[in-house]
Amino acid sequence: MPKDEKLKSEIGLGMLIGQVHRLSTKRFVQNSHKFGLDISLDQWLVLGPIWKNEGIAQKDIAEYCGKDKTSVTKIINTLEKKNLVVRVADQIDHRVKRVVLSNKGKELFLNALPVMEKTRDELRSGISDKEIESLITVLTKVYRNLISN
Amino acid sequence: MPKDEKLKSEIGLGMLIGQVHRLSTKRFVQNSHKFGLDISLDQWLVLGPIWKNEGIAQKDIAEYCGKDKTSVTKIINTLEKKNLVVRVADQIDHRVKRVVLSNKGKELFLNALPVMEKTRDELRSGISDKEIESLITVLTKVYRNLISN
DNA sequence: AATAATTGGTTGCACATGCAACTATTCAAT
DNA sequence: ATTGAATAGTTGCATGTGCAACCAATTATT
Repeated sequence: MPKDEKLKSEIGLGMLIGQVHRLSTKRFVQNSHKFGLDISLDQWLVLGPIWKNEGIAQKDIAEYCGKDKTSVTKIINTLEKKNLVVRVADQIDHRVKRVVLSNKGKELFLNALPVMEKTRDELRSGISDKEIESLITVLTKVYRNLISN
Repeated sequence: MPKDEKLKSEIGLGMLIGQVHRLSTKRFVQNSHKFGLDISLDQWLVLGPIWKNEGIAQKDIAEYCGKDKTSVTKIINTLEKKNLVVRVADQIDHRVKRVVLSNKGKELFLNALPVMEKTRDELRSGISDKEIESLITVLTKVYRNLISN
């Protein structure tokens, strides 16, 4: 295969994944503004496990949403600055910090559910469930290739 | 505890795409280090169109690799700092800056091809061409949904 | 009990992204 | 020819990410 074509296909794949990722996070933020909210996709992703598990430790949040612990530290910093969550030191193990939603945080999380819904629908518009299914299947295989060493 | 445990439960499509994107850019950088190189995936993506089209304008680079013009500006700043490219003002249209590879840039680009190759193979390991094809097809549909406001 | 290794979290540096506001240049319409 | 709109690129601010180095607390080793 000519070097030129190979090049093109590689750029195409890298671009496609990058584009879809960037554009969907962007779309989420835009939609949140349409709903009068101010939250990013990543902030939402971190809020999720805290909602599901009040007082979850930061390392478990990282584990849960597949982010680096440093990223989680910094996202929680901004969430705390926005008064959406509070850090509470664990009384037994003084290393761990447990994160709890404030009332404002709970409210925002609930209000953001329709944003997620809308964004999801926009992404999948005109695409059959079967196609989405296969997309997830293959992407999951790629994901497994990447996390296994 | 294994990372792919959570996958079974329910990992959103958006989250999956984000993970794959982050992990693959990370993998590319790691591989470039294994080859004794120091280049990021995004830098490589910007280098691509310059390689193919010497003296390409920045706006065309942005167009070509689907990045924001501000991102391109900043990536070219770092490429220039690394002495991989040079900006040349267009003599006719003084707004346009044309970007040219230095010899070092050309060399790096060629040396990075095997890095791309290796990363690609790792991503696709154990996945059939047909699956990759369908992945690209559906991902492209999602992409179209996102760019058509 | 003293020392070493591990773990949870933070910080600093470098890089990438979006948005809005800005400069400078070119083009269009009158 | 002058004015006004469009275009190419840059800058500043806020956000997110990875890596390495770091601190403090907890476990393991001896």
